[in-house]
Amino acid sequence: MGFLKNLENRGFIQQISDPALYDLLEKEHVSCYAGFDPSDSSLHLGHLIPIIGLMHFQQAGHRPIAVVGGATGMIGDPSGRDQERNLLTIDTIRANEIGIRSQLSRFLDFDRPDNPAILVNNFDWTNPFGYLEFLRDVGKHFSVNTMIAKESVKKRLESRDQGISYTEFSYQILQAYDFHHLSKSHGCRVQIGGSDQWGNITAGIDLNHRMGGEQLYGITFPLLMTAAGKKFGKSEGNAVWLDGTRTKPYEFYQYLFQSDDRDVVRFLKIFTLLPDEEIAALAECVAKDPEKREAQRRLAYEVTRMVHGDAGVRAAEGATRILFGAESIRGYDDDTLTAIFSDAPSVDVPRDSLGQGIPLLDLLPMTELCKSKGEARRLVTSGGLYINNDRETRLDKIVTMDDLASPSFLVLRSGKKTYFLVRFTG
RNA sequence: GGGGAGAUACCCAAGAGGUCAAAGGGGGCAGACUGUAAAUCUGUUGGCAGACGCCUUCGAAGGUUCGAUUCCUUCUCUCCCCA
Repeated sequence: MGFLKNLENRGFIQQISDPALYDLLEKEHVSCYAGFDPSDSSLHLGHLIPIIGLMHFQQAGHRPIAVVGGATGMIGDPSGRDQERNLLTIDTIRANEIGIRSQLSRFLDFDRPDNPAILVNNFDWTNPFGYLEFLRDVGKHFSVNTMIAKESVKKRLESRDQGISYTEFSYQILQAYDFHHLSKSHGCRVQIGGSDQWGNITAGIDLNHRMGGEQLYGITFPLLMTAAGKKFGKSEGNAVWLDGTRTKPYEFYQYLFQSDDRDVVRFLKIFTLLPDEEIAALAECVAKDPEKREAQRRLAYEVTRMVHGDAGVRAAEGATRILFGAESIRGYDDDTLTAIFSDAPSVDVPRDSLGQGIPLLDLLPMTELCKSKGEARRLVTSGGLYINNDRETRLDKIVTMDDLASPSFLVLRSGKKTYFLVRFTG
């Protein structure tokens, strides 16, 4: 099967600028770029789509170029935004670039002999431009008539109370110029991006054409929605970050593990590099034995390993076994518990108070589990409180030395998965 | 500047002198059923006690009343219409 056809079957393709690309990618090895905006210091799960897209290109012998948007990030892409952005400070952008560069560099192979990946920053070629020079050489090729017809701009022009600044309006010119520049300097012929990038990509294709360059191509990926109708990659409205300090490997693993049956196969095709046959086998598991969640487990494993490495998956799997196993947590050492519950909130309590014992109803309001004693009472009464994974329903329970899960920790849990650690110190 | 409507707990929204810690819905938190899924059902959702009860809360400050979320005055803010 052809390379692009295969990507299409795996669910990567929303739009292709020209069907001639199918053939081109069979006959030649080309360079392909994707841009990443440094509006934050970490990429998130959604960014994995273009990243894996680049990985597919590299595996097929093409050359991937990852572009950090140090210049475009200073302007702000209006695409998909219904209001003007607040400009980030230069310091923030520079700091973010560093974070994003290091994340990107983990996914691509920079040492592959024939087609090593390249990581560049558009600031390097955009910054030296003088304003007049830029207007004459680049701006001249843009028709405002066309620019205002782009979806991202049009929406904002129609909105009476939002509008769009000249700065953001100019954004598409900068990104278009990136494509032209990469075509000239690295022979890049293809740009990939999210579906909201369509306008920016085609602007680049047009610009290159006007400036006498060769035919360029663009591919966009679909916006991923879950079967439940949520944006993929958001957990309670928060992004699932690739940065392990912002989203712990365990949470990352769990997010994927909890994929809906209706979504998991689609996600396997996009987020893993597993061969089609293997995914087909996993799809059968979902159909026959959905309760085993083989596909979810595999998805979580593959993606977590890609992002957090072997140690990261092992930690996530280990924590999963303890957290979702029903057996009580007893006789552990402090270090093991700290590692497993590294992302659980905790509170320190002086050890001496344990001497005469602490009434459970007094202990709970000291944690984030309950705001008041009344709430604690309701939680315990309803059977939603667990001490070291054992349900505790006695309102008059006194917590003592004997209840500790490790020399200094007590593990509290509210409901199915909200853990809280109490550490006895001193 | 003139006229009108409104402000109630996390959100929406009822209440029009005591029976109001305040209906209903959403959301949240638990429980049951499950597969760490979806759906469904149940309980709960100001604080302290948990038996009666006590305390704080209905935009803010005053007032009338035995008693006010409900009536009066002033203030603050929001929305709508007209200039």
